[in-house]
Amino acid sequence: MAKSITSLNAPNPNVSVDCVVFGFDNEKLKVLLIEQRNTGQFEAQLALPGDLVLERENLDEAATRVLKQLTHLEGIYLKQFKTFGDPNRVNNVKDKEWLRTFREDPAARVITVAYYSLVKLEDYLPEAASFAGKVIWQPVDEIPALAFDHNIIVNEALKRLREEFEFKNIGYELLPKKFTLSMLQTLHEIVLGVKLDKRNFRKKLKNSTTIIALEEKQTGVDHKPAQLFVYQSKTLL
Amino acid sequence: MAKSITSLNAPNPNVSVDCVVFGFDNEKLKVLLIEQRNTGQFEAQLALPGDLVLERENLDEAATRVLKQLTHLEGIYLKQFKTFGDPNRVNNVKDKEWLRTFREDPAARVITVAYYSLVKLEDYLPEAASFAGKVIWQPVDEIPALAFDHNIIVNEALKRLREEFEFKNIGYELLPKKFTLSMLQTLHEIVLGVKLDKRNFRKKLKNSTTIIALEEKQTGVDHKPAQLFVYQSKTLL
DNA sequence: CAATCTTAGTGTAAATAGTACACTTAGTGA
DNA sequence: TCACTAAGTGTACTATTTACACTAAGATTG
Repeated sequence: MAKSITSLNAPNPNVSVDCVVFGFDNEKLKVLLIEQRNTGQFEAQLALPGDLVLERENLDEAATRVLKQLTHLEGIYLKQFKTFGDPNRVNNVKDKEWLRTFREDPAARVITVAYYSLVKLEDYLPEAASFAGKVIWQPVDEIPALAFDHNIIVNEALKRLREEFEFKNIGYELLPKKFTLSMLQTLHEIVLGVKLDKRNFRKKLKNSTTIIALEEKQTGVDHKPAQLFVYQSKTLL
Repeated sequence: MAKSITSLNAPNPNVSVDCVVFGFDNEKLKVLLIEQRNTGQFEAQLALPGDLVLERENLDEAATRVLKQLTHLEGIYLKQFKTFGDPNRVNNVKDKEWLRTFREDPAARVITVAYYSLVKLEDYLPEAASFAGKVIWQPVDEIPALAFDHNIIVNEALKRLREEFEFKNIGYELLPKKFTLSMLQTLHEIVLGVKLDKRNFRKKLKNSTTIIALEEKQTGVDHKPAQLFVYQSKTLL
């Protein structure tokens, strides 16, 4: 049963945070998953990066900490989107021993506050070496059965991501600092699941002050190189 | 400190739900508040209806139960919108004794999952008699200092309500079953804080299949009576 | 070095949606 | 019957969205 909280820094046994980290490699939208430590008896299961909330941190701080600890990612777009609290959401974990590595009672109920974040996959890949075998970028259309209710959480995050994409300009977070208009268009097409017209897409961007053209052009492609752009946050203007 | 959970139905000491219930009386947008039981030493404080989540219920069930127990409201639009987890959010309660009426440790940390809901104030008023002195409908522009971080929660709910109003047709939930187009327009004007053009507002509604005109007209007004409409949910079509 | 391949980049016409704006009508009450 | 109040209605103008096809720049190959 739940243990007494004797120290202010003891983990709160009832609340966790989970992060759905989206990345884009110009072809597919991917989600960062971690492999749970396999204690031997059961096949390994994948899960979202997450951890219990500590007694003295708020939810945003917990999510930021988890992301840093498990993936070394810092300073990225991170947004709380929904809290999941079904009493049975723990049941889907095959290896209860694994749960015991961070919770006293593996059957205890845990409510999780879910966040989603967006990273530039390109920027992240060089660093990924240090997590070899632990961190996996999985295309969103090929997600296997995950631990807990994490499949549900990923689906909800996707739904929310699409909503945000339709109304706000958060796409830039998934692209490298310097990007082409085709990359931006492909990203929108993949996230929203639609085909867009090149000229209309560009026309709409002309009325936006959030992207600025560089003098620079794309290199290393075997066709006409495209102009590069950077994102200029509105809050800086 | 937190007590052990010895029964499956024991309250979970770490998670609560709070409901921001919006109502509209054709003049002002209001929020339902309850008066905390005054234990004498401190002035009474108002708070949102809320309670700890029980061990065997999920979050939506908890919110539904709380709303029913504290306000007798059932079967209404109820939507989770944000979870609040600042470690200090309990500090703003003046009367710690009052906290003890439902929590063992009044200083313990509680994370709350906030919901908002919309009710037809008209329908609700007759029932309100049974809660005299406990339930208060407060205009959103005259909210006093509330317990916990409930002022922050109300503000976030308002923000979210406005967002939903701009994109979805949820306004009908705040109106009586039979409403006039002027009532619907006034509601939009008050929630969004803007003045709308009568003809343009009606023109847009013509392209919507969600409201249908009745044969019936308004009664009891000292001017030309308006036609009445009802909302026809899209999911029923 | 000419031909070919690939993606970049560009404009216009038609349809749709949004905005601004003022008078007549139906009922109540004095 | 006159005055008051809110209901109800149309048109011209502007802005936004949609559909659609060719030329340009660089890389590769024979």
